[in-house]
Amino acid sequence: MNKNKTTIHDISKALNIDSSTVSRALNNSPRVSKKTREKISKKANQLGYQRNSLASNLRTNKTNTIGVIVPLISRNFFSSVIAGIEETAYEAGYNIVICQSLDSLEREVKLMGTLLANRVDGVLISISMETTNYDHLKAYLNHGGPIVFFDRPCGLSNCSNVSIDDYKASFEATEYLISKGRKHIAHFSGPQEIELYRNRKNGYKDALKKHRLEMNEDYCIESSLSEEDGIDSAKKIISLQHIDGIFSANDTSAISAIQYLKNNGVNIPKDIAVIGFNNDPISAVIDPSLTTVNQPDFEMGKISADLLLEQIQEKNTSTKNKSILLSSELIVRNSTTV
Amino acid sequence: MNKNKTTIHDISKALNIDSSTVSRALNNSPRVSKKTREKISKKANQLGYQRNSLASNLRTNKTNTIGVIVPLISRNFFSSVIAGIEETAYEAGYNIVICQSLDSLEREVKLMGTLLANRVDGVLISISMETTNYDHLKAYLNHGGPIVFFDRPCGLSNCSNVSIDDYKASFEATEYLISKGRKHIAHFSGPQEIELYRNRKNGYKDALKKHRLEMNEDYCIESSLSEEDGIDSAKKIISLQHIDGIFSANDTSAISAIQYLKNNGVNIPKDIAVIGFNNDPISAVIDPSLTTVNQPDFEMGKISADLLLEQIQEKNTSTKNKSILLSSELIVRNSTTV
DNA sequence: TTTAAAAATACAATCGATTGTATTTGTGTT
DNA sequence: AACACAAATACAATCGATTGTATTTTTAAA
Repeated sequence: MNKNKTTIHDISKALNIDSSTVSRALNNSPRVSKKTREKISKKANQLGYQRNSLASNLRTNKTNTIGVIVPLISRNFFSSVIAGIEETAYEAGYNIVICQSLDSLEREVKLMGTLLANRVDGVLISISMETTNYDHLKAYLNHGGPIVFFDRPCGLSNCSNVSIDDYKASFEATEYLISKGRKHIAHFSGPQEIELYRNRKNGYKDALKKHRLEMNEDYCIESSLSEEDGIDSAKKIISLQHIDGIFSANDTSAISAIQYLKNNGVNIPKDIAVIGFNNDPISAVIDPSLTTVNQPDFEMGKISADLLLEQIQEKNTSTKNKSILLSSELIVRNSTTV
Repeated sequence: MNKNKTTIHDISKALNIDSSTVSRALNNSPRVSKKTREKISKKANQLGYQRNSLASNLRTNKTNTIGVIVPLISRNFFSSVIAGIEETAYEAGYNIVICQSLDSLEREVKLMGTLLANRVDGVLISISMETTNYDHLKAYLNHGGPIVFFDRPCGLSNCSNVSIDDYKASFEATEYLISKGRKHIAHFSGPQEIELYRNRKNGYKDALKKHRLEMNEDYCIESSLSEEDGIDSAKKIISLQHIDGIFSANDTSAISAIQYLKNNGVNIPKDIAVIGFNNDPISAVIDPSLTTVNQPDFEMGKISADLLLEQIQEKNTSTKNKSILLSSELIVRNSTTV
């Protein structure tokens, strides 16, 4: 990176104009006359000048960049959120740096470190499944950078959260299964260290309770909800014998479970009705199509980014501790309709 | 970003040790004794010191960051490539900045500008569908930064390309349709300004030629291969009456076309056999499952990143003009099997 | 024309780290 | 104890831009 290394000083020398004036001209400061401004920008083009943001950011203590950390970029939900973030950031003239933690705390810590080292103006994060210690997040906050958590809320003080009402969505999904006459409903739950999965589990439990249905701890199968976990969970379902409904905390697991159950002679939805969570694109095309909870992913991205930018620009200090709950909806498809 | 702004100078003052020594200590230089090195790192921790990469990168003229531009992050193929890039970069201690062009040249130009301004050490890019002018890429090259094109090759000199042999893959896919007895094969092609889509079209055409099959220009339906384009193309197919095979240059279009055709009473594969391109996850689960060309996406990412890092580290200047063709494979599924 | 005010430009310090060179300190040898 | 030499540390310039202040030039009013 050094062949054509034109700086403002080169322009300054070439025109015999002080570099401070050159800098101001290139930033359209009213302090420099139109005539010299034009002369400077012409010469800048001629010399192939390209601003060095490193220098500029160092001086101004501002990078116009926000960091985004998600567990996995390729998961449809996250890439949609990112698209929303991007749109908002782009409009506001901010760049985004996208990172994936692969749901590993170690990675997440490292990533927060480089985001901090690179002095991004703020961070949007959906924490990893392993994240129970928040030191790396606190370190960033200590440097004065704002953090907005999305999807997976986090109780850290002086931070905002944007998510859906997981408790309510789960409660309603479970109630829907009950309304369809299901009496022995299992739940595929995620790591209980994560608030989100606790909420989903609680919604499920409370719905059962409300309708005075059997709530057996065996019915809650905890895993990290991967494709393989879904198969393992399906095996357990079969061994439990009389399960007639499943509410899974994500689609991935629900889908692989359905596949396994089908292959083992279980009729979906007749024998077991299934509801997933996320509305992954695949959920619409598998057979039977999967009833699932749709989250406003794109919107979640936009709103999170808005909130973060607000905090960065400090229009409003009261936004530091805001929690926004977006509404979700149950998409009814064939996995629950006999 | 300024509350806790410890710098090496703060450490320097606190310990009465020159900042140059502090810097060297923090970088584990052998020039500073073990004793003071430990003293310094202890104090650094105590003060919550976090290196400012902006300053460091400015001085060293190196960012340890590579830029990645893809048309759309959420497209499965690209997110898999990114995963591959990430793995390689991570191992080599490089950060990646992921950007999406949304297949817009304007955006791509802007993105290359900020990547250059931020002095990323190199760029990996799959150019947008609109990219026919390369000035923004040349500008980056002029600054001495290497570029590796992946997926969509680009004839720019002093650049490397990593892609599959699109011509061969398309030739073979088309031949497969022919081997299944199809005689009137249509092609959904992408923008012909893009080399990749030209190659796919040529493979298709040459396969027909080889087998002396009718090659009617009407059979080539050019679009940008979106979901809607697939539907439009399907309409044209129906109006063409006697088409019995489709080779689509991507899965997205193929899948929406299949859906439309099915809804309009066409039996897939009996009436029309269909082959897609990319092996999107959905292609395996739709009904009928889609025969498609699988690209080694993850591997493509790893190899591209390897090549770029090699050029960044200039182990080998001969890699500047390397073109790597990875092999693809036809995944036969039900959309071609009667 | 003189002069005050405004406009345009120049000067110089600064952001936080790195690094070549100079200086000091320490070690071992005779 | 004197010396050479190596090890450890200090000094000072530098990366490329920004910005408060000072100076010069221009404009306009008296």
